[in-house]
Amino acid sequence: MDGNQGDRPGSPPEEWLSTGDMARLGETTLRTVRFYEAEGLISAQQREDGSQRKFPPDQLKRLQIISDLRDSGLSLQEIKHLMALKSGCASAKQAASEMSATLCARMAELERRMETMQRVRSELGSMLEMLRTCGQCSHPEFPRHCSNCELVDRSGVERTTQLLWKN
Amino acid sequence: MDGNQGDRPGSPPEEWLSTGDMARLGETTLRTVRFYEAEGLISAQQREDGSQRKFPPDQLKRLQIISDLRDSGLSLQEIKHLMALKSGCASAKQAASEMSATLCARMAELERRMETMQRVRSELGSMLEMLRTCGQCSHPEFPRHCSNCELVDRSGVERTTQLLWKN
DNA sequence: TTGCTCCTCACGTCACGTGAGGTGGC
DNA sequence: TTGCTCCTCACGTCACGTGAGGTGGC
Repeated sequence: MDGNQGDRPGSPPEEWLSTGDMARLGETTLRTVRFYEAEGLISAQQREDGSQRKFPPDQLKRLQIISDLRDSGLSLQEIKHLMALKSGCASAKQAASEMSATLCARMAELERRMETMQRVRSELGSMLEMLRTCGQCSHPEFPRHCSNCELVDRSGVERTTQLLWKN
Repeated sequence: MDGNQGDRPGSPPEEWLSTGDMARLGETTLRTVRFYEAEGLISAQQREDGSQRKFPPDQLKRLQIISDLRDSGLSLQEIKHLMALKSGCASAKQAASEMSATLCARMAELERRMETMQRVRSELGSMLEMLRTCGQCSHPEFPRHCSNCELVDRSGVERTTQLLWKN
């Protein structure tokens, strides 16, 4: 974290980030940092074979954005494509139109995924609620009785709970 | 879709679903249906080698829930574990406590992912907004001028836009 | 010398995708 | 015969995970 604090006082701070710095600050792994660099998604300083990677500080932000886009469901191919899109276009008009089209499609997928996740979250939420009642239960015929338990009424029970508990 | 409509009138409808039915209705692929069956996540009727799979209708719901949980970031291992958890417990108390603990952890991860996705969605949203202005642009020095374009002011531009457009 | 952090192969893993080649009923 | 849907291998892919074995400065 403070690997850069050992600089001689007064000297300009060495801003380069090591692979480990990138991994820690970017909340990812060493492997991923090296993999992204090999794939050209982030770039380090020129170096000889086997020597350590040194990343300019702006590459950390890059890494974080790429991580966020990955978490949002974009593949590395799509991310590469988006990052290269503008420079492959002849005019702002064309670039803006291609970029918009791609982003709209991704947005639509992203929203579908978010709706699914909201549904799952809500279902897991009410399942957790129900489990507080089940935690008090001492019915002797434990697993068998659950499927027709009247305390936790079947009518209000969602699909996920049905699958993971009430069968 | 209506593969079951050819039944002799009056006979009880054949409710079995084919692999193709499962894939279509579950909005997934033939490969995934077969893969999940092989993994024991869904189950088909007994059959001889090479004959067609026939799924009871309740397995479709199962397939859909598994898909949703996958989309929400759970691995097949975790899903299997959750589905088997209750039957491996001796009491409702124990089962409820173990299930709650697992679900809470998954919920926390799910919410972190959703927050990331919300941020990305909002950033892509304002980028799309900005691109409507860029679509009108006919500046001669197209890609080079973008980085210090005053119409689309740099101050209000988020990280993703910075990465994909303003550099 | 020990500990820490970095390095490069290189094989492993997870959740399927993708042909190739074959079957069965209208 | 053609078309459609199903089947089983079996190799491919994507995005890393996971050792094994080695280096360099405090």
